[in-house]
Amino acid sequence: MHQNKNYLIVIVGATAIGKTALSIKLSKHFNTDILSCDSRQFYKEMAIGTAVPSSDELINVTHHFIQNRSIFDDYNVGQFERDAIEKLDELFQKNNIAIMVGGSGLYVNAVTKGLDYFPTVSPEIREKLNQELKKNGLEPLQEQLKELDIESYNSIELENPHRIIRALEICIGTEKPYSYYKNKPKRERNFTPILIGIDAEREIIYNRINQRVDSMMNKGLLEEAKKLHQHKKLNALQTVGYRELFQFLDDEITLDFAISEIKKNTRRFAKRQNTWFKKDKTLKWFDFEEDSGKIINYIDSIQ
RNA sequence: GGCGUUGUGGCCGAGUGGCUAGGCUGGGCUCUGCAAAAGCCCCUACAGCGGUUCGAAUCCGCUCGACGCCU
Repeated sequence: MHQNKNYLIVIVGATAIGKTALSIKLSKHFNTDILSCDSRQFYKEMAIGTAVPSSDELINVTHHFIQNRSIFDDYNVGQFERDAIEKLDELFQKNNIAIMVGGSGLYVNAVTKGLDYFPTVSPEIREKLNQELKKNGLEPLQEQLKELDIESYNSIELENPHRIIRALEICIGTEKPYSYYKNKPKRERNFTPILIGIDAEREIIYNRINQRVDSMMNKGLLEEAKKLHQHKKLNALQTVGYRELFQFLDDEITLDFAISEIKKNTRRFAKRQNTWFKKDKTLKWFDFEEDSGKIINYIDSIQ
């Protein structure tokens, strides 16, 4: 082991695959903290529906970025990148190894690879663009992007309003094209990521998801959703498990249907997660039932 | 046994002589500050066999299956 080198073990995989349990084993073995990299586990109001580690697990191992935010806060990948890097700098003072676990691909990349720097722009710009979208549809926005940033116009998926609006808000807010900021050299990381993916056959993942949704309901997900119902417009609550229950609470669908929709949408989410992680060729995959000893051996072997 | 109704892709479901309805499930994919979000692509079926026709999922006949009623 090189004494002067830091390593970040990153555990990724589809939801409900068993990342939490593995990360706790690893954290005990390497005697280090865990950073969560899950874009919904930040929110303290959403404990049941995001399958946050149990209180036992949280007592045993120090976790960061779990339930440290409120759904009323504005939070995003950029801020997470800064917070996570800051935390890692602190952790690497004492230990040359840290663990990050999570299923949010973009957030993982932000920490391991870094995002380009974009100036913050006023949220009103986005609001305005969203209103325009609602009123006149996507086409005028596409045209506007063509004017302001032809490079992005040619590379962004033009049917995707989120992407168009993000590019536009940067163009408008900074008076420079969105593409101007992209693909700049990024700040060097002072650690080496070790990426570990956990996978299982589709059917096994799906069964685990179905079971976990049932167990969330038993733990009181509906009550949690009821408390949050009045805030359903908040971004943090645009989340599988809550949305569907809000629809039930609004009398749009039955509870049974809501539950089956939660399962379905979680399955689709899991599929997308795997699509994302499969792209990373530096990632080493392990079966979800693999003995953690083997994974530890793998980690030791590349340090 | 007779009579009637019916048979559309994994499921639901429209169509009715000639431009691959649509939805759901499922699968593949995209991804730089809303990411558990947002978006894109794919799965071309008409029970079987024969006939009519330039052309049939659509009309006719038979066979098979389903359902219903009657005896």
